[in-house]
Amino acid sequence: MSEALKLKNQLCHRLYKASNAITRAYRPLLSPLGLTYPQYVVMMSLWEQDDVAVQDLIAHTQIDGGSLTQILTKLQHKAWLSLARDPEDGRKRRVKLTAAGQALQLEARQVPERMVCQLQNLSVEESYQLASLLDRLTAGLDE
Amino acid sequence: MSEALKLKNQLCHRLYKASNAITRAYRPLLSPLGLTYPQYVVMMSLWEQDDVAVQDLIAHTQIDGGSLTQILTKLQHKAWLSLARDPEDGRKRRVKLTAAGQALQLEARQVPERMVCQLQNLSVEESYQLASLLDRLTAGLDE
DNA sequence: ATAGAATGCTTTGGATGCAAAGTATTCCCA
DNA sequence: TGGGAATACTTTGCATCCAAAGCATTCTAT
Repeated sequence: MSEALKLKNQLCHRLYKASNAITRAYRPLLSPLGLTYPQYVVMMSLWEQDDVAVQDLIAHTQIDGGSLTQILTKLQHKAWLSLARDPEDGRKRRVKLTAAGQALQLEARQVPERMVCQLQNLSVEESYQLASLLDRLTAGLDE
Repeated sequence: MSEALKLKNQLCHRLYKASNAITRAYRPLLSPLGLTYPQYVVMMSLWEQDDVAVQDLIAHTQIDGGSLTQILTKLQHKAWLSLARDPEDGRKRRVKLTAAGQALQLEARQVPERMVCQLQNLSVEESYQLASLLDRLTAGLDE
């Protein structure tokens, strides 16, 4: 097996491990808020833009529809958002934060700061590099 | 919210998406072999070194024990490996490839080549960079 | 020798990821 | 205008990931 093949293989595995490590690192920060990482991603998206259709959340978070439905159901049970049929188009459901859901943002504002502390192995410059490389990798795979 | 915080946030999300994209990209290549990506990782590890204890596989693949047990059970059901109590230490289980499990390596040899084709957005140099950045990221998180 | 600690796995339960099938609405065109 | 696409989700089933609890088996200190 050539060096290139070995390298790429290791790249996949590293990516796999790094992603799991990130999710794991978020857990202790989010658990006190009652959120998982994917749920946090959805809440962040809604804090940025509220009252959207499910498809907008799919586009913004890149979480697939099936998973999103279940995540939304859970967040609804926790009373952080409401789901309602869109009056203009019955196929759509509009997702809207409750007052509690909006208030949660204040509690969550320390989360990014704490994550940054754990990422200090990388400089800002390197973070940009990494983000750029990941974007190109993902773009190549999504074709 | 500062730029740095936004950046780091996006980094996490990018990593999450990239990792999912990789797993997704492997699926059509591995599915004909009857393997999932984590199962493929385990088999690769065994093709490199066979007849090892579960803990050796954990160390080499970085897959946690609970998940590994289930993956090994499935691979055993498919008759690609056998699990047996270690005669020297009854707590350990030794994992050994069957003839079919060894033969599977031949069928799998095209998988890395095909994956490389899909990763051509990155040069070899950039792949090294990415691997290095991911290593440091993961190392920082595992502390 | 022997109870208690340590080790090595396995099991369990909750939360995704993803593909594929299913349902409800709306669109569109003959 | 009626019915087959298309759209927007939801449901289902399988495979993890992960923390935490469980079980044997071996080690260790007294």
